[in-house]
Amino acid sequence: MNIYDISEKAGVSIATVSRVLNNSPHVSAKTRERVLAVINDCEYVPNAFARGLGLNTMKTIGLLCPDASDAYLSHALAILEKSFRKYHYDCLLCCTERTLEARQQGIEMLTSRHVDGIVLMGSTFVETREKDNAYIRNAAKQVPIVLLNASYSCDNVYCVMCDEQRATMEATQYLLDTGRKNILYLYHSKNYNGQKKLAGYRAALESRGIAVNEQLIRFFADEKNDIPTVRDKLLALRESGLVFDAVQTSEDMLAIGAVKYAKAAKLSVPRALSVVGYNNSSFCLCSEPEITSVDNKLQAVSEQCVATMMGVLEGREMPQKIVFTGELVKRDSTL
Amino acid sequence: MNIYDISEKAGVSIATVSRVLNNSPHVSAKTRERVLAVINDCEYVPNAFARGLGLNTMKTIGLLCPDASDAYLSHALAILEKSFRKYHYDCLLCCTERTLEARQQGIEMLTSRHVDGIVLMGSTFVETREKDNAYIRNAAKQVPIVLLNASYSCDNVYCVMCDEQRATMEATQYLLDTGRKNILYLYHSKNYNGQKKLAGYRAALESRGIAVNEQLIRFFADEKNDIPTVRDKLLALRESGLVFDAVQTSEDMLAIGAVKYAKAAKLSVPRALSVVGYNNSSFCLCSEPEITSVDNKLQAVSEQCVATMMGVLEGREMPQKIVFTGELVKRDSTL
DNA sequence: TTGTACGCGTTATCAC
DNA sequence: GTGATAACGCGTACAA
Repeated sequence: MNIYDISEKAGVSIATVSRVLNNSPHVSAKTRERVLAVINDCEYVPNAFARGLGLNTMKTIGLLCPDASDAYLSHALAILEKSFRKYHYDCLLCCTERTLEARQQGIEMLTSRHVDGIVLMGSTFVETREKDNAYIRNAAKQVPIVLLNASYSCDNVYCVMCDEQRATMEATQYLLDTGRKNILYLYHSKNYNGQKKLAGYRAALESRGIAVNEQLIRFFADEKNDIPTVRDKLLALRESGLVFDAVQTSEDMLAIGAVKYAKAAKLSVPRALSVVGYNNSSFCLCSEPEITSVDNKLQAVSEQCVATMMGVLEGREMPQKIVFTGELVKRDSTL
Repeated sequence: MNIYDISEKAGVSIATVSRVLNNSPHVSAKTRERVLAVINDCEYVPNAFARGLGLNTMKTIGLLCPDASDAYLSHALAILEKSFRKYHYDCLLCCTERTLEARQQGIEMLTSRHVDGIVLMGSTFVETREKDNAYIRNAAKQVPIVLLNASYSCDNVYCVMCDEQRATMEATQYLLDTGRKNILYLYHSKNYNGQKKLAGYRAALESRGIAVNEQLIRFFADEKNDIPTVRDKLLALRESGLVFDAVQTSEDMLAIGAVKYAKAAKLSVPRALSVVGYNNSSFCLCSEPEITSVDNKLQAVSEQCVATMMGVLEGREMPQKIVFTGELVKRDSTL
């Protein structure tokens, strides 16, 4: 069943059917009614591929997501998809591996399918070495790119983010201001945001006139989802003589590990050990005690990503960088 | 840059270019090389819409997901996407609201875009009233449909699931066999799987010759993500005089609420109260104590969904129902 | 082995 | 207000 069949049944040309389909005003009410009747009768739906071929768009947004099962990213995913749908755009999902090559492939897949725009979810896409970001610049020549919670300056690339440095700094300051002297900082990523957060930690110490003890900064790479390992590593650090009365992390799951460590070491939280996480995820509420964490305004950031993308697609002038401010949500793991 | 440009530059016809593009054996090595050189040189990528129009497929699978931010579903989403990609199929994501109308719309969107198949994620899509499932039957007339962890008998509909009744039954039996007398059963959904799980609970009691106390079966509808409410409702139940020494739930988050209740009521877990969840999610590991939960084999189920879909698309005969067996993962919230 | 010509189902641009 | 017709870019019988 195609547009010719409909035109025949309705006794009009395909041009008229097309006009009715696209709400053109240049159709008499009578004709429109007749055509619509046939369309409904035949349950006719225009072929999306043919339409795409002609218009060179299928109203699709490509979502590049490092890991759809991650709590933070899956939350963003849900918000993005829902928001794009409001604008009648559908989402093509592509979960890339962490390697540069895989991302490149993901982007190529999306552009080869002629998506109207691409959202890069999270900061893992922005590499420290500028040459490794060539793939973003190349893709931006074809379609607008929006970075969710990452920063990269380039034509046709738009960034919507949370000021993670400031948010982390305020969290560290809070720990200091509640009397903590030795704050162990655990981070899981050395990418852009990872560095920003760490910079926030350092800035907080500096702001209070405290020298940074590099021994208190620890990189826990692959343990993000391995609570027992985090716990054991912390126990080992303690065994080795490292003294700390607070653990601040770049990710909630690491904070969970810190709480488990406290239990294993028979340390009371928050009396003997303060714990602060990052992302303000549900995990914080599952823990006992509930964990203080940084809310990085995922909802607002995600929705703004969609608004920015739509603005760009509609040809409006859009800011290339929008920064939200995080907020420390205080719970029972801190004084 | 289209196939004509390439054919011209290579000094061949478009048919030959097309053959090279599609790895047809009927091309001389010399010609192929020359054409490939031009293709690489021009960074030519065939137009996906035109290809779709001609072949009537863009190798796309529609994923209907009630909530991409849900821990269980987002995990399934990640596995599905990754597995489909292995077969060179891309995924169009559609997160439907819970209403029947929204689902209908979601399916219509996917079919109108001519996806090659649709995966319905979770059991919320199968309604108790047969007439409400007409939308599934109608969709199945157009494309194969695979149900992830749900059951529905219909032509062109394939189900891959976990035997949730049996898994729940075994969990309940375990509680009984460790000496629990009054098991409070908390469930959050009355859909197909919700009923199956409840049936498992009842079957377990029966198997041990114990009468079901209906007072111990409670429907906690919208509290799935509201831990404090679950806690408070349990406190109220206790206040009202209801006696129970175990809480079994249809969802891990409800179990988290039960643990929080125990703390508020100063009940030791598992000594005074056993707690069992369902889904074996990360939340179980975040809790203190860690929660015993039912592993419903999400990985295996998801991967089989993809295998089944691929089999159907390749024209192979596929079983319409595949059932995995769940497993109780014992942790510190039970004796 | 290679080339020609048509079909796929739209939308858009003209005429009338 | 309506209709004929040309793109859009590819795959593929069929012919050579």
